[in-house]
Amino acid sequence: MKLSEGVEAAIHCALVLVGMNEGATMPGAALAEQFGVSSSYLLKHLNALVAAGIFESVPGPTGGYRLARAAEDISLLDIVLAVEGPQPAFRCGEIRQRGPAKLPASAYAKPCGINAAMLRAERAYRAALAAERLSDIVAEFRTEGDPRSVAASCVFVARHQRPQKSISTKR
Amino acid sequence: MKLSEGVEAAIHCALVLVGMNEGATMPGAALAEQFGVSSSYLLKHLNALVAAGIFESVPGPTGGYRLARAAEDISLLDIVLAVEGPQPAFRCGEIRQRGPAKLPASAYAKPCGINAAMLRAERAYRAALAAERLSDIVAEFRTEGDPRSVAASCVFVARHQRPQKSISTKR
DNA sequence: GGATGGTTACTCGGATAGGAGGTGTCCGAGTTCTAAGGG
DNA sequence: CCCTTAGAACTCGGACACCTCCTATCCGAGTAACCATCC
Repeated sequence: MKLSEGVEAAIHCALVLVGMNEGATMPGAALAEQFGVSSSYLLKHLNALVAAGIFESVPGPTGGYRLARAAEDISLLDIVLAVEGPQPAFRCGEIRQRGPAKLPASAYAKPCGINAAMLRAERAYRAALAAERLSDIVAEFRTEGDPRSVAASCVFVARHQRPQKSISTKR
Repeated sequence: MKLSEGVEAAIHCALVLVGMNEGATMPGAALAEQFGVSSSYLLKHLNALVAAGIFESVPGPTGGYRLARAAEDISLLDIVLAVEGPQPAFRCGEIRQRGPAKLPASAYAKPCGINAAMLRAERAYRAALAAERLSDIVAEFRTEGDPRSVAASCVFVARHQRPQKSISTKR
């Protein structure tokens, strides 16, 4: 069980975007430099967030990325599912009916108990992720985070954000 | 986010072993054939369970595998951690301090808020997995599972289990 | 007939190739700003 | 002086290699049962 590293980068980027002004955008290259990753690689994950309806992308010299909706309405679950895909971590391969002792298909009508148990646990995981909202994490960072780190983040946002004059919802 | 397929096989094997008599063992080859997987491959995962103290292995012609402790004391979490490793799914790479805007190390003394949030969710996941005990899953299978499937499992166990310190019944 | 030593066959265990998915990088399509040229 | 238009620069987007980890497999070490032999 391992989450891809892109999840971490995606969450960090989302938190940066939360701190921007309304309608402003930030280029992916600025985010990539801030976190020391390749811009082309980061774009790959940011595109997944755009496809999921969490981010919006604006092309052109003044373009970039921004949140598609309020930070209160974005949870860590949304980001994780956008990057990792909606499939559950546990996929039942139905190995119970792969052996030589074949039974009629009707004997396997009920779902596998193992699969049910694993999905129960995974539902708890997703519920916990859904409870972690971006707005809460940002608020916690601003109040309990190191003041120097908070100040540095504000400086970075103010330096690289680009106020958008005409809002285009085209993607 | 994807769990390895070995987890599914390991859980199935564990449930089979629950149905055996006290002290009896079952060869890995029988389990592999039952689930249609390569025995050499299955052994790899079973060894992980042995190393974790969940299974016990007995060498020799009458050897095989058996549970190391009562089914009530084995949870799905134990099996998942044994196969997948104890590391959490989310590993914080500390990309917050990888950018060009370096701050003194003291600014990063407090743990990353993102990491804390992800680990909170993962603790919920593990707690849910720990609540799923083998004994409960077996009981649910026996009462709510398809009768034909339950009977087939009992036949399989009776056919392949080998009582310890006794003459093996010739088949 | 009983004990004993050697043989056999079966088991687990670790070391070894193959393949899928994630990681990292490149170049191209599209859009907006800029600036020069003409009316 | 103002409008038009061509150019250029910056942005995102998709397509292409590389690398790590999981999957799958082989052969060797060890052990208990079996059997022939000896007492």
